[in-house]
Amino acid sequence: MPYWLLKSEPSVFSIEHLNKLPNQMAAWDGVRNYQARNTLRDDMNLGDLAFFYHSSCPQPAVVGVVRIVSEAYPDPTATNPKSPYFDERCTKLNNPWVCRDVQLVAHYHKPVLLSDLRQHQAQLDDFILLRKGTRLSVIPVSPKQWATICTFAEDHTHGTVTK
DNA sequence: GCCAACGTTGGC
DNA sequence: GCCAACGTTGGC
Repeated sequence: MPYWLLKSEPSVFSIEHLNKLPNQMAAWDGVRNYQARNTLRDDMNLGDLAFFYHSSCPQPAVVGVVRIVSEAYPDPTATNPKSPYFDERCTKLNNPWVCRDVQLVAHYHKPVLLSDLRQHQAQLDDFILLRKGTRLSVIPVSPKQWATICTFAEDHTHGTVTK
């Protein structure tokens, strides 16, 4: 079972936002990078788990876990002129961007900070998130990396992570 | 706010 | 197909 990491700027969409939505579900939309799009569309499977990561903020961190609860479908924000993610080159019949629905699974009481991850970099093999200059917003996580990061989050979790 | 790193664009 | 210019990401 593959695992993933999804980046979001908390000023735009945070795990607290997700927590307040009905069923704690939301569309993971606005992905506008082809490599991230391909991962989202082609590599993920329904039911996969992903870390929710806060980027571009005072304390970049893994803040929880979500489950992928839909197949990929055309990202409606790409064809919505009112959306900040509107892409004027797209039409509804020719929309290259996709999103998937996600559901909150665990909201860490204490986030696993990027600085914590760097301190344990040796245990995390070649974690893409920690590579210099990585800008990917949808990142694969190996089972070993997943398990390691989960141990950092233990004792700080509300909710249950089920596999 | 700075700046390194990267992805995308577009002229040739 | 090359590559310079530009825009964006994201940590600090």
